[in-house]
Amino acid sequence: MVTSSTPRGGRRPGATSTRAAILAAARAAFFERSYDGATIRGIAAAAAVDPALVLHYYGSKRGLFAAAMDLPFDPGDVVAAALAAPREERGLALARAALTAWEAPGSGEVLIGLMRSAVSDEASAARLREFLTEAVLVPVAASLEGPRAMLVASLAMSHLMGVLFARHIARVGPLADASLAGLVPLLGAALQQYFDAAPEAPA
Amino acid sequence: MVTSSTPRGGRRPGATSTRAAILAAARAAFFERSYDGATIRGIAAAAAVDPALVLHYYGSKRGLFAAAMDLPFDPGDVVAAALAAPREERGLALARAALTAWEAPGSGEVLIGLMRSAVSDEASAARLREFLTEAVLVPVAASLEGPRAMLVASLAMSHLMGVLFARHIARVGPLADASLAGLVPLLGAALQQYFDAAPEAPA
DNA sequence: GTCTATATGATGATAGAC
DNA sequence: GTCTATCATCATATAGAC
Repeated sequence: MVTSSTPRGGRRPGATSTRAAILAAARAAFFERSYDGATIRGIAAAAAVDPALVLHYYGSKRGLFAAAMDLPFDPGDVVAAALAAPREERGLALARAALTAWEAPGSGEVLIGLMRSAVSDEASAARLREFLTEAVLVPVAASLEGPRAMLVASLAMSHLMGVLFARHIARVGPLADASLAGLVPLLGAALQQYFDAAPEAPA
Repeated sequence: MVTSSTPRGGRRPGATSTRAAILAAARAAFFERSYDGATIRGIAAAAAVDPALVLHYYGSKRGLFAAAMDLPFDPGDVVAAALAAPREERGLALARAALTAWEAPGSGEVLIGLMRSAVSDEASAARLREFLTEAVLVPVAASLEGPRAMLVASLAMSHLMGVLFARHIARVGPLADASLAGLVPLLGAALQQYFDAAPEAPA
């Protein structure tokens, strides 16, 4: 999941920059137009290369999508770091970590592209589901206890998704304009309440 | 916004049932495939009519979408009813009202279809934005006070959107399977906290 | 009111020259 | 590695016969 950015080993000919340009253009396209809306021709034009070259490199549109949606960071690390905070600060820590991670250039685009594409493309939805479950839901639920742990963790995660959707996709005024500093405390308090709703898991 | 279901005045020939069948098929298609994914041909097939007939009635795909996305209830009423509850129960009331409204057959499809389509279609996004702002954001914010009222209301609304997205679009396991009875109290508490974060507006 | 036929244009993908 | 040319498919929309 952390393959793309820096090439490690293998050849490094002049053409590598072309590959990277295509990937960057693809990420941008999937981010703002979702899987169906983005076109190979459009991506090629943005990268200033021939459309056939895109398929030559990535085989198919699906292959390109998979490569472009490779996260430049490990979301498991982000969540784990947030959950390492003292119990009463975890909501705040998770809110800050999540908002910061997807606001960062190069990672937010991927998450939003994934979310956008999940709406109209079942394969993307499956990938998003898997990502959310493994990287967020399971770790968060594991830090809680009781029969409601999974449900509580899901609700907390759904709130994060809602903010992401309202802020970056629907672009509802107040949320789209809000600063991170204004958002984090309020969102953190809401998440914290969910964590408090289930007893803590034993160490 | 409450036009569709029952015809009022005008003619009522045999063909009305065809119109209704097309509209129902369109609603279903936009609901599960979003604006771009749904096709006139597919809708026509589902309604067992000719594709040309669909355009004959609704002029264009956009026109059909607008007609299909006409909400069968007034969302303003739903929100207003929930906000009429005693201050300390408003979160619960809003959670129950929102979940019940979009879980009902014939209305949830519309909201989800709108949300799905907003992702890839800017016109739909604008419509969703307008709907959310006028029907939810403004009334909720009006019941609060202070400079943060709008932001707090937005966050509460974003949570509702997140649950909608996670439950019905991404279909993340625990949320998709949860019962209304299990969901409402937890979600209600989260919303209530937002309401408590801003002082109440004077009567 | 309903359908056939078709205009027009976009897409993903392939084969193969250079 | 890069590009031209093209195929097959699908879309919305229109004109007009019945």
